[in-house]
Amino acid sequence: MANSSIQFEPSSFSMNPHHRSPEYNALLLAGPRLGPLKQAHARLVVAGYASSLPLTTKLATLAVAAGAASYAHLLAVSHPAPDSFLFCTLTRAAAHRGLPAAALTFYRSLLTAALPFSSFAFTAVAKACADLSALRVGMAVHAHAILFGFGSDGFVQTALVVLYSKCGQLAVARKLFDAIRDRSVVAWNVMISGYEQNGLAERAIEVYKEMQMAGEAPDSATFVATLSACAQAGALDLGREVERRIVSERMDMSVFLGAALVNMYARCGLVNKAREWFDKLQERNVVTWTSMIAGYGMHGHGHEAIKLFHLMRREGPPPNDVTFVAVLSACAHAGLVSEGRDAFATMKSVYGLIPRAEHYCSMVDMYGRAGLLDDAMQFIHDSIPGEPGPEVWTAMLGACKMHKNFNLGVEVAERLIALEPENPSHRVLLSNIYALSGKMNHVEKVRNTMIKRRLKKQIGYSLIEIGGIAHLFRMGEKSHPQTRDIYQYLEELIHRITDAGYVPETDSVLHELEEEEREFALRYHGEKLAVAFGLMMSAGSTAPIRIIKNLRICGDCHLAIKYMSAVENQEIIVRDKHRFHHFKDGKCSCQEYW
DNA sequence: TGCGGCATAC
Repeated sequence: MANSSIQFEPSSFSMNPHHRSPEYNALLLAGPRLGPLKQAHARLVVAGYASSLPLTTKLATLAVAAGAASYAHLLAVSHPAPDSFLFCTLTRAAAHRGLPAAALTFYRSLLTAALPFSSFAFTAVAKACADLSALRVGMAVHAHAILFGFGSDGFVQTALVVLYSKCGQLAVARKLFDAIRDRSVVAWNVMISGYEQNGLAERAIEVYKEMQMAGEAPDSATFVATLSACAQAGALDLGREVERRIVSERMDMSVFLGAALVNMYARCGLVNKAREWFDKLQERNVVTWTSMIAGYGMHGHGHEAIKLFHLMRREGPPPNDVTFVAVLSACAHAGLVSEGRDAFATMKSVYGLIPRAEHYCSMVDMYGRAGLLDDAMQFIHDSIPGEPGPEVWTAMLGACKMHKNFNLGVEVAERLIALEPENPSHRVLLSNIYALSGKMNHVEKVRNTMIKRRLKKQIGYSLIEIGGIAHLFRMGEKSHPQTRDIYQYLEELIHRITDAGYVPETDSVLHELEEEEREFALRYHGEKLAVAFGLMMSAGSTAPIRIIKNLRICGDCHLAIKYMSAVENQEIIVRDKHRFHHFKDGKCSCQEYW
């Protein structure tokens, strides 16, 4: 924020005349480039400055910045009297440069030389461990930090919150966060983003709200992390509120903030708002473009995605591997087979990118959804090097189910189960396929195996946000305070859609595996309850009803919601695990292509 | 010389 008081610029006084020596200037001139640095090094040796500590420190730091960590290490350990500052600086430079293993090496040198520590060493080495997701080493570093008296240093504590978050230890991260006495805005930000990055968007949002309650002023990184959490949770109301603050506080629209806004709107279902922001942004990088393309893809707007991709190729930054995941997935969800095939070829021939599992997966999915099961199998055999991973077979299995190819489906499912025996979703799909082909004795067998092996399928839920509050509905949910009204509303709604021609798609009920779920059947699936609640609460309003579902929407709910959108004359938008469904006038934007 | 931020398959 603008500070109205007059202050001296500290930088104009920080020039140390000592650093103006010709040797030091030669190092600065060489910069982080290995060749020139080696020449400057040679001159230092000739001029007799080889044992000057400040010059060695600068030289070695620049070598790390040039990526030559082992050269820097050699310089440091061959110095007759290296000091703590030298190793701390190198640890930090290596961590900063994305050389975490080298950072650990410098940190060990500091330990073995029995030199004093500074908090800088701990923040740097904690970051290195975080980047490596090296929990055990990180815990040792944490112990050292406490031992050497830096346990309550705010910078060190914050770096440790990052470490535990990156290692997935959110409970530990939170405990450390709570223990920080004067939490800086950075501490709040890392806690928000720690939850968000670990898929705990609701917790991230809670921390953001706590931060507001604590009267802490957010900065642009706070908003970036919070918008990501909103995108993940589908929390549109909060996302809009954050947007309002960003605009009203005239916050600098960094490339991060811009991409976060585009992403939030796309993933909350407002793909046009996402595009408005995309067009408005001054600065767009590969992530901004990729977010927008992915946004079109998940809404089934394959042609828009391809159009934007072509525009990107003409006037945007070069697409990277993630861009191609978004492009291929967009093609798969819109049935654009030849466009997808072209993009896949371009990726390799023009951009020299090596396809990963995600790309193969999208290609198989694309052929498979389009009903080209033979092409999908051929692609698996001809284009994928080595053994295809389980993700590829999962895509293939989905296609078999979609196009009711039972023989191939059973074959693929058995292959998958052999590959990942503990993954319940493969068995759920296999039982779906048996159910669809009417082999109820086989369904029963799969179900019994799952019970015996204690494999539980993921519990589905649907969320709806009303007035900024998320209401969660599982199948047969009865804990909501308005349960009676909701069920009554749903009963009436089902009567009305039945009059309009709705016939329950009972295929979808056959794979319900848990006992307690069976008694409720399709009628009370979470998404139906959530839609009923949404319709009930929005009587008279024309704003679309927005539902977020954690799994894929089932066939019967898909059908029922189409009818609901017609009889209630209301747009209903459902985000499921894979994409958006916009229901309007009895039709869905996915055109049964999901 | 220190802690933090955006996009990805089923």
